[in-house]
Amino acid sequence: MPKSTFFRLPEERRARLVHEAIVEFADRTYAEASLSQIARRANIPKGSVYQYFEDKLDLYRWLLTEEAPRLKREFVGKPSMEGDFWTRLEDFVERGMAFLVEHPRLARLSAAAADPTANPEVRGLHKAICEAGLKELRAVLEAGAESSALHAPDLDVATRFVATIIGPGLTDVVLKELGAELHEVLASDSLRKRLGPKRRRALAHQAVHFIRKGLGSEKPRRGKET
Amino acid sequence: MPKSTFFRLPEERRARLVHEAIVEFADRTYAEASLSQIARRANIPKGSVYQYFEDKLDLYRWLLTEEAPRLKREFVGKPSMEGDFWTRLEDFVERGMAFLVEHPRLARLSAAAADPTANPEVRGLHKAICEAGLKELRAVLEAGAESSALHAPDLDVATRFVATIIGPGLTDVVLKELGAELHEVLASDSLRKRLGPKRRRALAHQAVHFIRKGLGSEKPRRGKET
Amino acid sequence: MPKSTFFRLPEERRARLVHEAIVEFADRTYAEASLSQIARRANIPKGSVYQYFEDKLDLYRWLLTEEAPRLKREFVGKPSMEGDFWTRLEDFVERGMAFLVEHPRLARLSAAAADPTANPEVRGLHKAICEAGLKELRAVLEAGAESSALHAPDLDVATRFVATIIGPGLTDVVLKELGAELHEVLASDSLRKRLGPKRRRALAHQAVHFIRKGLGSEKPRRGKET
Amino acid sequence: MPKSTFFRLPEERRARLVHEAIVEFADRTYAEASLSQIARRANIPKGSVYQYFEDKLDLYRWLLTEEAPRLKREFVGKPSMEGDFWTRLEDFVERGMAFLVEHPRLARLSAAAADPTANPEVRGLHKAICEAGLKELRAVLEAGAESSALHAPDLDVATRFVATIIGPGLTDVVLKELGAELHEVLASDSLRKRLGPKRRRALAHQAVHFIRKGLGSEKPRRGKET
DNA sequence: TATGAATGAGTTTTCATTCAT
DNA sequence: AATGAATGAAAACTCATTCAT
Repeated sequence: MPKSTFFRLPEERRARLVHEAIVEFADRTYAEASLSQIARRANIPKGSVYQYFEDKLDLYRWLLTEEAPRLKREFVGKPSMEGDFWTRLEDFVERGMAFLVEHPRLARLSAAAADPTANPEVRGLHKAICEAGLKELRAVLEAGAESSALHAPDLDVATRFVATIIGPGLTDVVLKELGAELHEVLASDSLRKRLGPKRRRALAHQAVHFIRKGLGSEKPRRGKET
Repeated sequence: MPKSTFFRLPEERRARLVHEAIVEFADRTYAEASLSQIARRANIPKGSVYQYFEDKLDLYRWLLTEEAPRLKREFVGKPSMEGDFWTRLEDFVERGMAFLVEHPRLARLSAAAADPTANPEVRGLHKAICEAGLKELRAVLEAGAESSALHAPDLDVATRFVATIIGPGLTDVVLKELGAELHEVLASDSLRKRLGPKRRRALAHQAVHFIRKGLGSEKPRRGKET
Repeated sequence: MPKSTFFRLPEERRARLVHEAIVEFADRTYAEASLSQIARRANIPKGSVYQYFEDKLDLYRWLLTEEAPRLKREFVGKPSMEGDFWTRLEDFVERGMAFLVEHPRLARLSAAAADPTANPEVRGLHKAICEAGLKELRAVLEAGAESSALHAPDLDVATRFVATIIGPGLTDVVLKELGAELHEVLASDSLRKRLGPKRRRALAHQAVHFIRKGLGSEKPRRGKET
Repeated sequence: MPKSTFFRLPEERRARLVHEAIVEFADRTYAEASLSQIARRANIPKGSVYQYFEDKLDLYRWLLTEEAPRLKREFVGKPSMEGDFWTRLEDFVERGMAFLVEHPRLARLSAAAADPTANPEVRGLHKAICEAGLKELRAVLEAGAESSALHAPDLDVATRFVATIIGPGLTDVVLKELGAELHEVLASDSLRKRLGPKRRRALAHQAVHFIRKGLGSEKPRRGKET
């Protein structure tokens, strides 16, 4: 976690540092990212950065566990309480997509926990974040199961399936829609309006529909499926 | 692609190099992996490696596009032609899981195309591999759609959903089953019998069932769902 | 030398600083020791330390020339005036060993003047301390020579021999007795009772016996020596 | 230990590196010494130095355990076998002094094993060297004891006393004779003729006389000793 | 006077790649 | 073609000291 000095920093300076850190760690893997670069671009002496953070990992950890989640929460807001389980899930998914579209860098940072790495400390960090996310999602799905909207023999397995769908799965779909590669999108921090809310809603619907119904063709309903 | 010299190499020497390269690139991200390490461990002069491959990327590219797929094909074999679409998909998925369990390193290498990276060349490579994989999967699903076993309004979207399920999704599930982290599994090159064929089949079934049916509770089936 | 502010410091704060400084400079060489560490561990702002001392060297100098000698004097007490020259020397040596055993850190600090270093200022300081010590010892030996207990053609040379015997020589012997390395002993500030007074006396006797035979005036040979 | 590449180095380049390394490590403590400096002054890229040695410690270790002893042996030659135990010891001591006077830097390097340090690896190295030296000296004294030239109740203790006398003790004496500080002497690599062989012999005699009287077997006491 | 943040020079080390033999 | 040494750029990090409040 940052040292206290970090929080007492003049707003402008702190913002500069945070911004460049987000850019660096969103654009690059932890292993590829460089504290030196961050400092250089933020125009802050390397020595000073070490006044604010224990080390490279400390900064990264703070971004991943504090700053990125905070900014995401700010954007995404409270989950809707209206409608049935599936409606709420759809709303939830749609917000995630909006976040990705409007703040690609932050979204990428929020997803960095899935990055593979040989560094054991970073791996530990990533693992913790992933597990927290899965736990949260599991709770959501549990609610769905209790309201018997959702039926899964093994909720842990189901949670992982759903997580990949609304995580990397949807991201992929969105990028395809944008006709862009992730990195082109990252280059511009600003919003990307190329994927309007209407289309977003349609995609969210498709995802949730998939989760809800799968791909089995039910038209010619006959015979017995499990 | 490897230079011609590579193919003229004494078998034993070549195998040594390939083996160590696989180990290194499976254990670490491209950025983290080190040609020096590979050469050192394979006991082959670094300079020689540059006789066989253009550079680090060239070796990596060959592994990802040629060697790993070849070894995977060897293990996985031809897709079954028996049974209906879903049975065949299940069989396909189950083979993938077997591969993961028996050859974790190769499986990880085969999945490395999903790794994010700031390196544009590596990104290009990864992208190409992903797209090829998606195209292949899409063809499979198309067949399913034609046989009207499968119904998807947007096949591209569906393909991506299915891909993440049977890719990172199932990998995650398997690791959870093994109670292991990916890296512990990588450490041992050898087979991991901890996940027997029976359980594997059950999981494959669950995955395909999910794809086929989703999670919607059909118990109180009445009326039409959205 | 410390600035006046240092002496006006609240006792508790001053003690904390001094303690941590002693620990740091006893455990590590001047070059290895870190003012930052001292301040951090004493929980005193680095900036403040510079209010009390000119710089790192100033603190070190004060410890070596003032504080450590003071604490040593406190423990060692006045040299005995009883008995003949050799008895008194033995007593003196034995006290030194007791100091080493009971206060290893202070003893190490007191001996730091013998540390080599490339830093000219530190070297000057060390040299001055060494010379003062030699001068003092020389005076003691002179007394012995006058009482013709001791006989040395060149007293300067003799002084240096004696100094190394009762300095690094005895320290080495004691550590061997303790079966310990210096650094293990330093780790524990507290007394180390593993070398009881009886054994200590025996060792002191051995050392002085060695010196006595080497320098002892054998002219009035009578009585029995070991 | 150095990598094989080091030994295959062009003589001139290797000599340059070794020379600067000796200078650096003789002038400065391990902690104070800098590989960067050595490389810079030897005009060899830092990266290249790492082709020859594992790391800073590796170079240091080689100097202390291989190169310095080798050069010392070369200068000091075989110990004389003529005369009685004390004569031979005197000869041995005198050679040591000659080495100090003619090759101050190498002598200082050879003595660096006595340097204190907080670095555990360096401490281990130093300890090993010291112990080897003590063992060797002990063997010498044992021979003396067997020929009953020397009498010591505890040979380990005696060894340590003798070691400090002919080590730091004599060095100190010599430096005083030269009227110089160690570092002034180090500055000039070349011989220092200010302490002629005659005076050297006198000092060696004094040292051995001191030791002889301290440890000399007085059993067959007759006449006056030298 | 106390504080605590700023800073810049310096350190060790790693690596991909080139090049001469 | 094989080798293995050379190299330079870059990284993470530490520390004594200064300075503004």
